[in-house]
Amino acid sequence: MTQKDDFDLREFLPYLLNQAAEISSQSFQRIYKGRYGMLRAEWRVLFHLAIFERMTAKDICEKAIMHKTKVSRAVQRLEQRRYLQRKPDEKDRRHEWLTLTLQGRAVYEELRAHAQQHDQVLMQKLSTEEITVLRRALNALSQP
Amino acid sequence: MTQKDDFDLREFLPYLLNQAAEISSQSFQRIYKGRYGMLRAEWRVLFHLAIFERMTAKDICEKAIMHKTKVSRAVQRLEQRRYLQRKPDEKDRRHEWLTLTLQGRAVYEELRAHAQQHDQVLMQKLSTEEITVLRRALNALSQP
DNA sequence: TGGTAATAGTTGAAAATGTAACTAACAACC
DNA sequence: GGTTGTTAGTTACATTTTCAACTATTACCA
Repeated sequence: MTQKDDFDLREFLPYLLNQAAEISSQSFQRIYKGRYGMLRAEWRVLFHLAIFERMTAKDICEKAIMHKTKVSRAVQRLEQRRYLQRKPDEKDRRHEWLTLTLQGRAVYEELRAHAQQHDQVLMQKLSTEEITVLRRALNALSQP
Repeated sequence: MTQKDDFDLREFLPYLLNQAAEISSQSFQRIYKGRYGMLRAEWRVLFHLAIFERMTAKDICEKAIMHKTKVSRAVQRLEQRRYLQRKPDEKDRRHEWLTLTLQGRAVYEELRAHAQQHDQVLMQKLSTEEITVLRRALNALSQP
């Protein structure tokens, strides 16, 4: 198994990004999945609602760049667990406002603590300068 | 929809990485999926075989950090399309050596051209320095 | 006003993925 | 040499994801 072609996968950004994303979220996944039985889409919705307080599913789709069916099902499951509440907009009943319940917020606080701790561990693999540049670069690449 | 919490998702590396990975692979996905009907796991296996010429499924699992069932199914589909051939190891018939067919290599060459072109576009969003640091950082984060 | 188009969100079927159990071949140890 | 343990790879089943079609509500406009 010796390298033949001169094309190097480790220079191809989508590959590299995906690899890094997958590996660096594994240990966080063990928390939200193993401990809270949540899916990736679910913690994302939970975090968005915690941070922005009050959003429609559409808002979440746009902010988190998630497909509406994914958001819809994540919201359903979070509602079943009583982590969030829906309230239809009075003016336009196509919209539903979503907010976290106290219980949802409590779970968020716990997950956030884990997230921050997890981030600390990841950052130990990098220098301060690398972290700054990495964040800037990733934000740039996240613009479609 | 105003921000309340002081925790910033855009600083949480797993989130950022995933966002960047997803967005920056979209246009490449349109090629391999839309034009060749391939899945992510499949182009990865194809590329590994093109680059390393001759591997077992196990080798691919390790190099690409993919689960064996994912590799197994990707190999099946690539074989059905006659992009690769299997040949059992004479000495140890548990191993199967995988190599690309001419057709498989031709598809690789086309996809590689797209990949490189796609990478160029992505890199235009970044400075030379950012690219260097980004690659280094992503490689560091990809070590489990 | 009525009819068509657009929007928010849901649902069902098909495709893909993950998990665990499985087969087949070899290794190691007594 | 036979029993037990490992390893490479596949398969079956449950869970997720995707895609397209659907409902319900509002907007637009003649």
